[in-house]
Amino acid sequence: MSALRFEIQATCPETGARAGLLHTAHGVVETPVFMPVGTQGTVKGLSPRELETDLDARIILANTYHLFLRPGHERIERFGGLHRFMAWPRALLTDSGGFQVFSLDTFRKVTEEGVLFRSHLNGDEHFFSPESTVDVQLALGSDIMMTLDECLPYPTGRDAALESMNRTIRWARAGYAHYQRREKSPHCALFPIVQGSMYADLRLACAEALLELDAPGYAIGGISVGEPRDLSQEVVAVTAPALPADRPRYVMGVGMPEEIPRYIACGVDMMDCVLPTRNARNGYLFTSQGKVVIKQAQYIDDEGPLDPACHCYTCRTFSRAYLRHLFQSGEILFSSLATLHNIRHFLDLMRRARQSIIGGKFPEFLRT
RNA sequence: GGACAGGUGGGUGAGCGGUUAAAGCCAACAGACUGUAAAUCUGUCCCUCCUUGCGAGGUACGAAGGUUCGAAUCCUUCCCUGUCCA
Repeated sequence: MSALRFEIQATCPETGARAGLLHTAHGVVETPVFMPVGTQGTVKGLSPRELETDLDARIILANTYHLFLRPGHERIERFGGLHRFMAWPRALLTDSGGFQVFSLDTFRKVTEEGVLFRSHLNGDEHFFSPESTVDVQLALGSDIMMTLDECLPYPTGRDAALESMNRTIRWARAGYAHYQRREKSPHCALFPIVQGSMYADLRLACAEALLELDAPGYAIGGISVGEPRDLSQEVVAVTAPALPADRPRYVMGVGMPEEIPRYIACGVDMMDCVLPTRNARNGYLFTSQGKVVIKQAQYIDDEGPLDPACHCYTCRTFSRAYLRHLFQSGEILFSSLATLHNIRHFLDLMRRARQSIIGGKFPEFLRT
């Protein structure tokens, strides 16, 4: 039994797209949804107030590995959980640390039992097992937890991918069993993660094996690891239909605004990505007219708004010239205003996608 | 008037006879960024030319002379700046 309930409101008759409601212990999430990334218990540059009031974000991410290291999951638990600690009343999804197997590959060793991490902060060793990552996420009070997985780099040979995929399946089973032992009446959900590198048959085999867990939702991981963008979409297009149609499907780590509708068309309901937040801080802004690299000299006297079609505070209030000035000056306000806008751009994109599905116009939306 | 210290590319600042068109940093310009080791990282950054190459010329380390095969680096004079003393 899961605290998570997924309700499908509309499906696109031509594509796999669907619109739904994800009922969590911390509110309703309208899908398809883009989830801003708040690795260390904060979406960099934004306050929870902005996320809630200005942006109406319903769910954000946090990270097990990073919060385990600092400030520590037990400390957060003593505070009453991560929601209270970071003053975020809405839904939280926590990644398991599986991505750090990929991104911090020089600091870890993978074994059958789990991952031995050497802290990137101080060198201390910490062992992450399928069970311990569930425990940490329970301590954080996550609404949607992820099983520990091994996120492979690209390219990975087929044999290595098969071996790793089987380990990820064993970890998912172990994590799931532990979760069911610990949570008799859960307030949260645990999603397994499909791996298999870029091999369609491995992806399908992995999905099939994970189905027996009867999880309330499934994720597709191991993409956006350096492969060509077309390949990421092919892998998702093959994998998503193999996951239960009545459960939310989550593609981890995507994507550019032009890619997102294509994932939705595959029947994907949830996505997260660091692009809007990280690129914002680096002066790369997403607009209705394409990218605006605000640091470019061409904007030095530009009196116009960042994106005339956007209604965010940044676009309503400031000129491109001023935003460029803030970036050039290294002012902290820039990060804040830029992130506010970029997240708004992504969330608006999702809202339009959702409305088009509900209104039966998703195919047209997909073409624009 | 005297004594020291010093004048280097947009800025700062190394270099103190050849491997120096001249380190590093900053600024400027451009690029990257996809479950965040990221307010990070990479490249360009005197001028001209082309067959775009660890290419060819031309300028360049306050100024002018000089020593030397060779000078940002040594010598002379001058100009300028700073500190101190009268």
